[in-house]
Parts: sequence; structure tokens; C-alpha cells
Amino acid sequence: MSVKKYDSAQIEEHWQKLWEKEDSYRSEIDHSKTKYYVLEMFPYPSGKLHMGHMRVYSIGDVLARFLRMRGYNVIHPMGWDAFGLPAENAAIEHNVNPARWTARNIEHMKKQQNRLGVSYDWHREVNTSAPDYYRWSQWLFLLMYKKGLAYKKKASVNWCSDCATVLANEQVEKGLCWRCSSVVETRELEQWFLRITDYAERLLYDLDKLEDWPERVKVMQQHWIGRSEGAEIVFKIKEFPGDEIRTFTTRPDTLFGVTYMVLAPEHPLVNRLVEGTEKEKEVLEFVSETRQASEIERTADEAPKIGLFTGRHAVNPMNGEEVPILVGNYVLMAYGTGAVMGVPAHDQRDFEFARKHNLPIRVVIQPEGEELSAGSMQEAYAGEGKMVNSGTFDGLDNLQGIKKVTAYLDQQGLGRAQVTYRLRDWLISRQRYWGAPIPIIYCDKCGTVPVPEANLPVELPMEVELSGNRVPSLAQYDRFVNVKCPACGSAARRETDTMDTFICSSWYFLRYTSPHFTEAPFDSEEANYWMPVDQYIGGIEHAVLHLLYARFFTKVLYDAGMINAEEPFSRLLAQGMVYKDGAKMSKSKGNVVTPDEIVEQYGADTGRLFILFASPPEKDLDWSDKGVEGCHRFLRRTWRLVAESLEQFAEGEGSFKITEHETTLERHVHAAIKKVTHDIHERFNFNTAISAIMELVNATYAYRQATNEMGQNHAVLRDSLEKTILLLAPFAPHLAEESWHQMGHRESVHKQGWPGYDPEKLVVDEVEVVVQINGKVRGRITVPFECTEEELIEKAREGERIGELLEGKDVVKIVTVPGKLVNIVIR
RNA sequence: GCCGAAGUGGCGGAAUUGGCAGACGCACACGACUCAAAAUCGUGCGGGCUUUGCCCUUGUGGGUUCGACUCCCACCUUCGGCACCA
Repeated sequence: MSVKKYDSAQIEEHWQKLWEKEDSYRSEIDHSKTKYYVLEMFPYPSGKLHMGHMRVYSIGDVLARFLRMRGYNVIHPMGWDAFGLPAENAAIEHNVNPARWTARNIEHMKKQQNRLGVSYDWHREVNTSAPDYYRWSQWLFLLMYKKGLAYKKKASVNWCSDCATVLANEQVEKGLCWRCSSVVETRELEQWFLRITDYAERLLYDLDKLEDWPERVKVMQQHWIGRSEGAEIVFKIKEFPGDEIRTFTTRPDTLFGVTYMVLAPEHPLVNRLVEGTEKEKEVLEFVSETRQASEIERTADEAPKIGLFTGRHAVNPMNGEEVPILVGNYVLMAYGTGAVMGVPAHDQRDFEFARKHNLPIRVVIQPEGEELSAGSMQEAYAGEGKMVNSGTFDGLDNLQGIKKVTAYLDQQGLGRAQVTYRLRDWLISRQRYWGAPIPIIYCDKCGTVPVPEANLPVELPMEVELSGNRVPSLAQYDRFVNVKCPACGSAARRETDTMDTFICSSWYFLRYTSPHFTEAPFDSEEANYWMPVDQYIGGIEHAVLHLLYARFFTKVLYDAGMINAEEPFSRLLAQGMVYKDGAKMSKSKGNVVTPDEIVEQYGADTGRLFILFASPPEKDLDWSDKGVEGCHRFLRRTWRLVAESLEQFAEGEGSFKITEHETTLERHVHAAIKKVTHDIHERFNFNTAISAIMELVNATYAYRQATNEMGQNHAVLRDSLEKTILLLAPFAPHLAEESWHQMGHRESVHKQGWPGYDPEKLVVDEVEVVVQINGKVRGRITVPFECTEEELIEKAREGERIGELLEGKDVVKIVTVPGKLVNIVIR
């Protein structure tokens, strides 16, 4: 028998064209169906699709296709995170306009995506660098501005000199720029911020609602937000009775143990404290040195904790005690109040600092069954205990002490309970050209004036100069900068910074719901139908960055009454990385395999199948060329099975009998349907779903072989083939479509209902049951499926070899699991 | 240091509610077909042994249980995140 070869290239091209022509994956509101929003993180248009992309898209597409067959109204959009530094840098390098460069890349990548057979609704495509998109990014900035959530302030900010721009805290990794890994410096600049800290509490507590988010992502966000409960405590300054130092502590119960006070070098009081004193020169030199040091130098493990006495003293609000005020490099201005009360006996850092600088140590918490003494302590004691040396609070349990001391301070007006977050406001200004301009105008008379909505978008000038390797800036363009003040009409200047690209990606999932809407960023009616995203898929690298920002934006829009969803993404799947030979694919290692090569050599169906089969989606995947071949072999095998069977159907009528072979095949069919459905829907384990389909194909081959002489029952065989094709459709959409049509169907396989299984067909007459003695398998018996426990035990005792093994032994106990095993416990 | 995830054949991985460890695939070996090769098909494939069968085996050591990859305790290793956060 010779059948037509499996020609993936021809099949895939044919169906891709047809799907496009028939607009097969368009989605619209349909209240008669349950909606399902499948979303993969949109790519930055680098121009090249890599295996990581192929993996996310394959995962998303399986879900989208599966859920459509299950009857959901699926929305599955795609777009481009097109603003940002890499485009600008590439543009400088190649001397092309970033817009043109980006457009070319998008065109190419879209082709690559389509060659993978991903079922996107391209009517919903968005491009964040298009004026009709960033117009609304600007609009959202203005919304925040009006709500007091966007503000400008002078602050010490992260500066990456390689990228020639400032960075948000989230974009600094271990003191290095997240994008280019160069050392981040600190600079004192006036910049725009978004008040994400106003939402810290909700961003933290709503994590609990996200039941279907991976624990590790939630934990990372929790840590990033870093909530601490404690108290703000006011210390007066002995030498300046009118001034005070506010300090935050999580341990107000140790207030009587304060033996010194440390200020951050940036603390606004430092200058005043030392002005005109003998300490002035020394302290100010230290301050300026520390401020110049990069974050990485300041926070390095080996960085010594340096502290300098200012010559001034703080007054303990509890007992009036005077303690020295120091300036210390380990105190951060950005956290709490930039001032720390030193309690060496009960804080390890303070302990080390005190020992080094010969500061006194005083024990104020005594643990039970132990007597701490300042002189003999080897480390700080941070645990629980009774308060001592604490005046009227002596003898109090320290946990209660926290409350009592705080209440006392509050009453005296010397402090109050306070919650502090590690999270800082989001710095969104970027000193770069390729981004959405911040829609603000500075007027000498009116001050800071927002661009009126009607004048949006503030468009990027397109005739940009990129020669000479210079970073272009909007400040160079007089035609851009010079503008009339919208309020008074006099000459004014535009803000020349652009917005962080993470702004653009913080709301794109909303724009997809109404990409052409011209009245607002999105049509609330559409958004309320489609949102939230039911399944979001993307890389773990955005655990804090994008995923936190998008949550923040969603909450702001919820508060503005624009959407009903309080959280953007109901379920999150953080897919693993693609490795080869134990290392991340990279040019320098020479272990790169591209989607293009795979599509060309084996076809998209093979590539998709392998990438889904090799590993569960959230785990890292090790690329294996041999494994790809194995998947290709399986598809060819399936192809041949269909083709050969069709020839058989054409040749004769076959058999009409239902023998055990037919029943067995049917059982395999229904078992496969059950498993594949469950594995996709409930478990997202596509690898085991695929293995179940493989088993079904194997079983069908076995059936054909077993019935070679008596002839196959064509109806049963045909049913098995059709079910196989349906199950395969989400994974290998082209091969499934082609086979489906060859089976004589006219309508797309992707428009079919997902097959259901019949539990009756899974029932077997007889089952094999394992007989154990003392937990070890000692034999097997075959019993009727429905047999009583007594019968089961009886058969087990009679089983081959079991009888002799039981001879002369006392049976202590017999445990049975119906249909599975009998365990006879003997002595 | 703190937090999180994970350790199963030569390899990727499976075992869904505590019930036959190793599904499915890769690699390998042998066989069939062939002049030959490729493709395909078939068989075998955790380790050991005194091989009708027995013993060992899911990072290590203990525990619970008739029975543990699965539950509990302690530890080891790897990966990831945070790291002077007061």
C-alpha cells in the first residue's frame, strides 16, 4: 500500500491562507456564550522570533483552540510592545528611523507567527508606538495627574549612563540596569512619578484573591511591596529644641534600649546639625562620598558600615536620655524616614555597628529562661521576652509592649502606629526619544499645565536626527518644545521626557477589547464583557515589573469607574525557559535553534507538538533535536494511519462484527478523550495529553494489526480516527484540518465540538488485580469487574503461588482496594 | 541570611484521592523488509543475583501506615527571588 507523503509545508501553507481568508478566529461579544480571554504577553518587535516566543504562543494557542471547541467565546489577540530603548538603539546603530525599523520588524514577526498557525484575531492588533494607541497612554497619564497620582519631584533616582536615562526601582537588579547590566548610579533629578504606593495595601491584599497565580510570583510581589508594621517615633534634638527627628521602627518595645541615632547621608537635617562645628568638614566629606557611590557599592556585602558622630544629641521621648546622633552609610533615605534608632541589643545590624563604634549596648528584652547581659552578648537578641530597664513598662511581654508603647507615644503626641512599605513610587520619566511623550507643558505664568485632552496625542516628531551615535532627545526639536500655553496662550515649553514603556504595557489587554475605539482608551462595555483575562501566559521575568504595574493600572481604572474588574489576570501561567544542552540558547554558545528552521524542516505542527510534549509548560524545557524528530515521526505515523484507513474504506465494506478488538479500541478512544480533556482543562499538562493521543494512535495500529485477517469494522475504525483528529486539532492544527477534510468533512475541524466520552465505554468486564503479601506483589488474578470483596479475597487466596506462600502462616489482616489490589498481611 | 521551587532509568518526563514505580517519547540493542541504505514494522530495554524466582531502587537518614515518589520530622544538593528595608 502506498499513500501520499505527509507534506507539512504544503498543508500548512494551504490552511493558513484559508483561515486568513475566512477570518476564522475573529471574536465578537456574544452573550449566549461564556467568554474566555486567552492572552500571551505581547512581544517587543525585535524582528526575530525565538523559541521562547514559540513556546508561549503554542501554549496559548492550544488553549484558545481547545476552548473554542468546548464552546467558549474565545478572544485571542496579539500586538506589539513597540516603544522602548532597543528600537531606539538599533535605529541609532543602523541609522534608520525607529518607527520604520519597528514597522519592518512587526511585519516580519507577524509572518513568522502566522507560520506557526497561531489562531489570533488580527483585527484586534495593537501597536503601542502608534499615535492612536499612545494617545490613550497619554490620556491615562492625565487621568492619574488629575487624581493626584502623577506628580513631579526632585529625588535621588537611578541613572543608567549606558542607556542615558533614569530607571524605576523595579528596573534595577542587584544594582545593575535590567536591560544592559551596567552599574546604576544615583542622581538628584526632578522627575515624574506615579503614586503606586497609594495602592500598596490593595496590591498586597488582593494577591490573596489570585488563587490561580503561581505561589512564587505572589511571594515575589509580596516581598517587593514589603509591608512592615511598626511605629513612627519623634526624637527631639538637644541642641536644636525646635527640630525633631522622626524615625520608623518595627520594635517600639525596644525604645528604652536606644543608645544612639543614625541618619542617612541624604537626610535633610544633616547639614544643619554640623553647620559651623568642628565636625562639619569631616561629615560633609563623608556625605558627599557616600552619595557618589553607586547603589551596588553602597550595598555590597563587604561594604563596611561607617558612621560618623555629628556632635549633636537626640532625646529619647521615653526617658529623656540623650544619645549621640550619627550619620551612617547603611541608612537609606528612601525607606521609612531616613533615620534609624539604634538598639544594639536587639537588632543584629545595630549590634555590629555599636561594637565597631564603641557605642553602649543595653538589654531591654529578656528571653525566658535566660539572662542576657550586654557585656557577654555575641549577637543581638531579636526574639520575644519580657521588657526590662523600661521604666513603667518593666515586666510586660514584649509583644504587648509594642502596642502599649505605641499607644503611650500616641497619647503623648510623640509618635503613632505606622505602616511602612518597601515599595517606592514608580519613576516613569525617561530621557529618551522613542516613547510616548509626557503630555505636560511648562508655562512661566501658569506653571505645570496638562495638555488638554482635545490636543492629544502629543505626537513624536518623526523627522528625527540619528546621526553621530548621539542619543536623540525631544529637547533638540524646537518645533516640538516650543508651544503656546493652553491656559494663558503665552509662550511655553513642552516636557521633553517620554514615558517608561511599562506604562504602555500596563493597559494593552484593555485596548484589545476595543482596539479602534476613538472616545476613550477602551469601550467599557467591551472591556466589561471580555475582562478579566482568564488565562495569561508569559515569562517569569515579569513577576514584579509588568505584572505589578498592570495590576496597579487596573485598580486605578476600577476606581475611576471605567471597568468592573479589580484584577487584570485571573490565572497566570509562568512558562519555563527553553534551554539546549543545559544552557540558555545564545549565539555565543552556538546552541540556537530558531522557529524558522524548525518550521522549514519539519513544519509548525511538529515544532508545536514537540515544545508542548517535552515538558509541562511551567517547567524549563530542554531542546532536543532527536525529540523533535520523534514528534515528527508521530505525526507521519498518524497521517499514514488516516491515509491507509481511507484506502481500506474505499476498497471494501470490512467487517460488521463487534468483537473484543472493537470494544478494546473503543475503550481506548474514550479513555483518551477523558484524559486529554482533563489534562488540558484542569491541569495544563499538555505533555501528558499528547502522550494519551500517542497511545490512542498506537492502539488503533494495534487494532488494525489484530484484525488483519477477519477485517476491520469500518465504522469503529472511522470513529477512532475522527476522535483522534479532533483531539489533535489544538496541538497540530494544520495536520488535523487536512486529515479532517480527507475524512470527507467540509467544515473546519476547528469549528467542531470537542468530543465527549461515554463512561459506559470505559467499563471493562474483567480486571487484573494485584495480590500482595505484606505489601509486596506476589501474584496477579483476573476477576470480574463487579465482584464482591469476599469473592475477591477468595480468588486471591487461591491465586497461583499465593496458596503455598500462605501455608502455615497466620493471616493477620486483609486489605482490599476494589479493582486494584488485595494485600494479605501474614505473620 | 531569609523566602520560594525542585531532586524519579542513559536522557526528556509519567504515576490525578496513600494502592502494580518508570506511561509516552528519545537513545540504545536485536530481528523483519531491502542487493544495500533510508523509511517502516516487530521485540527487548532501572540495577543486581544463586533467574520457575528473589533482592535492591524515586537526593540522604528516620517515622506514620497493611501499603509511601506521594504524608510527617531532620538533613543534603541544585535552581530562582530578595538581601543593610530599621
